[in-house]
Amino acid sequence: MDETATKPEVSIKPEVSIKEVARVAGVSIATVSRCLNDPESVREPTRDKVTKAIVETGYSPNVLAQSFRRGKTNVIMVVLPSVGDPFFTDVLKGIRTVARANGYAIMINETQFNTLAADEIGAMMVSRWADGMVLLASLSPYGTEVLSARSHRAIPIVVGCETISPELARFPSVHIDNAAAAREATDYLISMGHKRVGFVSGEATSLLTLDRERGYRAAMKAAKLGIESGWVVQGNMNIPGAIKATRSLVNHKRRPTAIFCANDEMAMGAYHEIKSAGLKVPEDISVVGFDDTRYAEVMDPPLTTIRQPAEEIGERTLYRLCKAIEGKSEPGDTLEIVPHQLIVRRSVAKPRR
Amino acid sequence: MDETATKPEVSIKPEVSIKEVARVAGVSIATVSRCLNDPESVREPTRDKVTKAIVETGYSPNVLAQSFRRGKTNVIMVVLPSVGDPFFTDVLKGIRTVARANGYAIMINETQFNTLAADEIGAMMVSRWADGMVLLASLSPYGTEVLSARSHRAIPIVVGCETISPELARFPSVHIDNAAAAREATDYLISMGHKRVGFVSGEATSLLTLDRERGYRAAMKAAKLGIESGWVVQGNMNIPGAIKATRSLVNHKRRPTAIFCANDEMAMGAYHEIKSAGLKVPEDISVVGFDDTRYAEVMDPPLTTIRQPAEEIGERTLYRLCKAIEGKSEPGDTLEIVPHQLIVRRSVAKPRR
DNA sequence: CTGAAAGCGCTTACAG
DNA sequence: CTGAAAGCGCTTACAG
Repeated sequence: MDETATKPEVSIKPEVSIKEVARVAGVSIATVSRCLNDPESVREPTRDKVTKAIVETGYSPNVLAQSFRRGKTNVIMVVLPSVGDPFFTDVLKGIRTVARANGYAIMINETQFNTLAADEIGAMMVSRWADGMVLLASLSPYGTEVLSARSHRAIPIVVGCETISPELARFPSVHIDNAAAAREATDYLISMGHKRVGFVSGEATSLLTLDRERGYRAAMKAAKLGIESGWVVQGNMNIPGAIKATRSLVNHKRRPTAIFCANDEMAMGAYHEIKSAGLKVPEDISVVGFDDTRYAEVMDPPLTTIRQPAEEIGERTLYRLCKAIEGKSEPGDTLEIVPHQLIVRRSVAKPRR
Repeated sequence: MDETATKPEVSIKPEVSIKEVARVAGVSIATVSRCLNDPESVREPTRDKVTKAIVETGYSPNVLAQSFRRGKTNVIMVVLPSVGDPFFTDVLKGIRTVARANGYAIMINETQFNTLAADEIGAMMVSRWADGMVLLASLSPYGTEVLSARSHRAIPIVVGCETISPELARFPSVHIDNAAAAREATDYLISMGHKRVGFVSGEATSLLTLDRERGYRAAMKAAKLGIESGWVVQGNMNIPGAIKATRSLVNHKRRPTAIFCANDEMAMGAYHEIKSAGLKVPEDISVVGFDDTRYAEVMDPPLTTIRQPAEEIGERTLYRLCKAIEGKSEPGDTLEIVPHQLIVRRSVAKPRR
């Protein structure tokens, strides 16, 4: 980096374009462009002149002009409910790996269950800001409409994690079988002797949550166990929401002996509220979570939960998106179900009698 | 939305540009452009024709062309160590609020303490992908070099949270006084009677961590307390790192009665390891964290920690960046220190004697 | 109030 | 192997 020695601070050139490089090198702008994009096609001596001129001028291409000209941004937009969710952190890791390998930058967009954000996302899809989109969140009806109606403008989209709504069914998607996983978790609770199982769920706007609830209900039904009114509590999908929901469960006249939470984050809230009520996990109330985030293992007691292969979901999602962007996606296999797994730790015990 | 009734699915127009709209409306492209950007300057009947044509054609502007032409992307890049960190989730919230209010979209980029990523970031700064950048992470030496050397190309940058390295001192920055906060936390521990205080720190690449360590050492020194070799443990700034670091503290021949963790996430790891060793928080070992993330309150016991005004940091950072982008930043006040606060919960007790 | 035209910085056939 | 030229889709003085 010996060009640093030339005190580059001094020259506050507002702009150095390909033209300037061409001038300095004594070649045409086409040649400069070729040196950058297809060096092999330029003779060595010419290339050397250009390289030198690039260094001398401190040129770097205007990415905006390139994207515009090429009609490609090499940016992939990822839409998710919340970047703070540790589960999505892992999904993002997988996404990032494949993105980087394929030369894409990642643009992250949170919906935060917010309609305004959904509108922006709709606008983005229609614009050419990104080459493709990974959809990890439920869309508002508006977003869904945009996706369906203006499909002729929209960039390729792959859906991840989230169960798909009928309108979006034609988009490829990668997720676990949420209903089956929830059923498995509930079955486990039942197999441990629980007959009163509560379900702490998130916003009903999320199909994924609905699927989990469906699995829970199916398990209860199959075991011929009734679900009392008030055992299924819908809260905000965060800690305060879970605390509130758990409180109503703890105070229920027929208190559940076990609580199945729609995700690990809510399980953290549930733990807190159970303990605050002077009860113990799992002795008084067993808890099962969903996601197996990095916190599950250090919770006290360690949380029994459903593991989603988060990183793999991210990788698969992005892999398929890349294919779609390259126009190489094979039609047909739109839906890809990845395996989940019940991770048994120490948050479930047999109920006291 | 009655245009939905016209079955837009049918027409798979690959591209509809401003030209097409102009043709349909029977006006020039300049007029179409004006209708979009400065409607007042167009006569009502003309505007109506254009509006109708836009609806009819399903036109939406090519954002890439606009950005290129205007030399402005309305995108702000946020660089942070990890989106998964709950502290940054809150900072991002503040950033997002101000960004939205000012018409900017947010592009998030994780460094993950990774040099490759830092290179990409350097490239981004030099490109015109974003109008400005918020830097919430320590830069690699390379990144720092890029920032310093090619400053004449670089977009406006504001640093947040992170203490600034000498090379970056000319950039505006917003953060708490990390050393003072760490000293306050340690002083609190000392005031509770602790004489053996350990420090679980993160990677030494982070100036911020170093500042916190400095505050801890200053407090110990002021209280005339020695720091045994092995009481300051440097781990990875995550849960496994904290577990490992805490283990060595728990097994230390002169075991600390209190542990100060460089952030709340590490405190979670510390809790886990302390409990795994059959010890209790705070009876056997007191713990103090840093950040006051949303988990601090639901930890068992609730964590005593330093609160950073995360959202405010995000807001202030972005506010100043917007000013800088608009060319309105007043020089001079580059450094902005925001207040921190010690939040006393129940993870600290007097040491057993 | 509206249009014709220049130009933003690139890339890429098309000639030579 | 290299250059002149067209053109990507916009915006914006400049005329009229």
